[in-house]
Amino acid sequence: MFKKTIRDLDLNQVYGSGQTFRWIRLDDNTYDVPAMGRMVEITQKGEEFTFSCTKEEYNEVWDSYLDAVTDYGQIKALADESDEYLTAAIRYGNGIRILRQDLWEMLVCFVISQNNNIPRIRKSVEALCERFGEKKEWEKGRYAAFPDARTLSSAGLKDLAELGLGYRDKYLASLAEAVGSGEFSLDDLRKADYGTAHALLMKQYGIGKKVADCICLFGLHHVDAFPIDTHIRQILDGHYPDGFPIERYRGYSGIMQQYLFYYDLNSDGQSKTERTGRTAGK
DNA sequence: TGCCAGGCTTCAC
DNA sequence: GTGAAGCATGGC
Repeated sequence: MFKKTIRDLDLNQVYGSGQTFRWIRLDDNTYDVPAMGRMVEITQKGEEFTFSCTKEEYNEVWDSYLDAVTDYGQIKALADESDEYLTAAIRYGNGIRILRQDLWEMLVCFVISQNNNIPRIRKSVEALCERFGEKKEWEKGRYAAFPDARTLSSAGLKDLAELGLGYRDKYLASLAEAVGSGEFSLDDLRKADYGTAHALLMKQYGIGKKVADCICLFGLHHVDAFPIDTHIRQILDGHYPDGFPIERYRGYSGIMQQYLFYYDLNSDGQSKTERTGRTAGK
């Protein structure tokens, strides 16, 4: 058991922000968090967090995973005060952080995420882990780790198709083959800058501009990546007709994007009714 | 029941 | 190069 004070972190908001799909919500304040080949229970009371692990494990794994060292208060303070929509979004999701998650896991999750909804993405990822992931033990019993590329590669399209991923199964099979064989090097991807990494990702079958940006943002922590999905598209159309001022936020625009995304996805009051009246569409 | 989802590839032009 | 069509499936 280890206690830690962390500012600008709200577990519920991170859980609901569409960047992680494997957290297990136990109640309003507690989650089981599987990541980096481990599992930990985290409980929140205000800015006080209790981790069901040792101080050593926290420092080794979870401090980095939660990006706890970054001062998000400082980043939020850089928002243009005259931008009412952005400042409202930041107030609404003020406990969002960009997790530093495993690259391979983010590749798989965001390939699955395309033209999909978050509850179903969670189910698909869970099914993938249960079917192919290594079974491990922790203090509460058994859990399934995230399956590696070679395992999914040797499973092949036929077995992946049984998971009900829809047409995305062939993208995942192709990706697993490329990574598992070494043809697509994750180490090269890690060493690349944002632009190079994005271009490398776009070469993969089933990875387009948006998914590549999500992988850059959530898997490589290139916080300059600004994924534009259906929600962000609607926000841009309704509130930023001349485009979001990405240049103003050069170097951390992806963090601003995440506040916008969470606000649109979860606030069903003001933000949605304030829109231009157009209904959701493609 | 029908619309929609953290979109992509393919094809017509 | 651009835009529409087609794609699998389940949440709501």
